Amino acid sequence: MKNKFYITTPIYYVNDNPHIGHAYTTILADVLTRYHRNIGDDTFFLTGVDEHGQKVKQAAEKRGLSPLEHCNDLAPRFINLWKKLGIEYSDFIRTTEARHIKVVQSALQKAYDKGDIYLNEYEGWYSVSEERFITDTEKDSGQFRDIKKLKEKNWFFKMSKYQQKLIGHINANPQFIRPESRKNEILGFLRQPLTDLCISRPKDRMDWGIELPFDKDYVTYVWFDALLNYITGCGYGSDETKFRKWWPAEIHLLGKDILTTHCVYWTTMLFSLELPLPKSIFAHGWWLTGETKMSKSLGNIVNPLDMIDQYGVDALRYFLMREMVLGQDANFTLEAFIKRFNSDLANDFGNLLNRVSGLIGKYFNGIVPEPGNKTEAEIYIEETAGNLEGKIKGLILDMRINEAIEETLQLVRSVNKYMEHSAPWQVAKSDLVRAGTILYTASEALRLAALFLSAVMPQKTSVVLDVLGSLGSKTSWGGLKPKTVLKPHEALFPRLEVPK
RNA sequence: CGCGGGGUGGAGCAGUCUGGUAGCUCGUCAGGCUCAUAACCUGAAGGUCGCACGUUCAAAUCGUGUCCCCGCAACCA
Repeated sequence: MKNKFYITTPIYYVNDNPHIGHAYTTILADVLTRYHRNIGDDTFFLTGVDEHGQKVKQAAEKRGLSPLEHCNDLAPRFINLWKKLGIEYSDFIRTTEARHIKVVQSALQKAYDKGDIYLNEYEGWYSVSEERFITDTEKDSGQFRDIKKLKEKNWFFKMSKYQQKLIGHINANPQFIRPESRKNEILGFLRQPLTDLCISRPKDRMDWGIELPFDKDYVTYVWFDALLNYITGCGYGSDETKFRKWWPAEIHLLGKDILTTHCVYWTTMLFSLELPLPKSIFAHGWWLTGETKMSKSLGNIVNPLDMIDQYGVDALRYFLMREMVLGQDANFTLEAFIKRFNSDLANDFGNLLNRVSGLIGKYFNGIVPEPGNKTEAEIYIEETAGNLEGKIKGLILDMRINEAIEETLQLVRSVNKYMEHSAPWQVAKSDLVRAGTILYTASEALRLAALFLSAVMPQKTSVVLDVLGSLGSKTSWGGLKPKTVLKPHEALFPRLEVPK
């Protein structure tokens, strides 16, 4: 029986073009999905876009488009980027789709019938220019002009009702919120009594949203709209068999900014709907440039599309996965990218392929030699490679992707060392059998390294595997067949010039 | 006392939960090799782990205090 693995990214807000942050989360989800598929799990990977709300409406108006026209223009930009990044999602959801609207309305009705939704008057500071209520903190910041006190009737969700239940769930499931520091943050947040959640907007003020099934003068606002995508996407309300198969998700991936939304709002909504909670919510950190966060307003966004065109998809995926310690913030600089590219991908990994294929070409006419008797050196390489699979599995399940990659690179480095010490280019002059053993061992280790990196760099690793005639081969030692004819190839990752 | 994260050789980080010779990558210096993408390999220099006190046979790791940096404070991944 296969394990199932359902992973989600947040749905991205379409008020602007996709940037490195969106790309990062989505690549991470893709890497995890590919990894699980590689080890034989049945996988479902959901991503998509969030298309309702004030900011989308405003962005559309600015361009002289209707909100839907604006969304129809933006959604493909995400889809195209994912294609370029080699993202293999299972489904891409848009919150304006009929299937989703149906789910949102039935969920709202269900919560309403249960008595979890009620009408109340809300009073707060309203920014006329922004056309929205602002928080006290925002008011105190003094960045908003044109503000006034405003009273408005709205619908509220009884989040407070589920507070204790949620605290109990978090305590009973240590893996529920990861990393642990985030769990502590949420538990800290839950020490205060929860207030109920405002989930509506009157249509006369904001009409770009899904109408409340029990009050046609209102649309639902954000929470019941966006978060429910996770169950719409896997069949809730449309395909019961599919839904039962996939829900609950193994992982909701998200950035640390929307931690509370997912850990508190979403979970209490699920309680109200009487659905199981996701197995795990994982919040990662942010990409920083220098000291500051990469953000639209600062204009220091790295455009992932430019990176792909210049350096290749796999290099970008590699850098993002290798450089960030999951859960913490990381720095994105071109300098670090180039260093990483040259030292890991060009000098260690790509160069090893050249060494091996060059030598086999020269001394064995490009045909993989039969390995002979093993010495201690071969046994060491074989053991290192053999232990790697289990080690990587532990690290990936623990969301330590960067360490899993580093372990694999350590194998690559040890093979380079092995080559240096056993010098097959000299041995070949007197002992072809011995040289063959060395080259077989090195190629086989390289094949395994490529397999272990394939979730991160699907394109380049399949080039390596193809050269070795080993596409689709297994992760056990000996998968490389002697007598295989190596295919010619280019340099895998040509070194980059360091900009002065 | 709002909440959280961080301060480890020149740079970037791991290690801190489960005390016991301080580890990785990059950079620097010297040497080797020459199959390879001026790549690779070997060796070296460089850290009193922010600071102070405490617990202990033993502290980067535990406790207390203190200084500094950075986020968050209800929809930027």
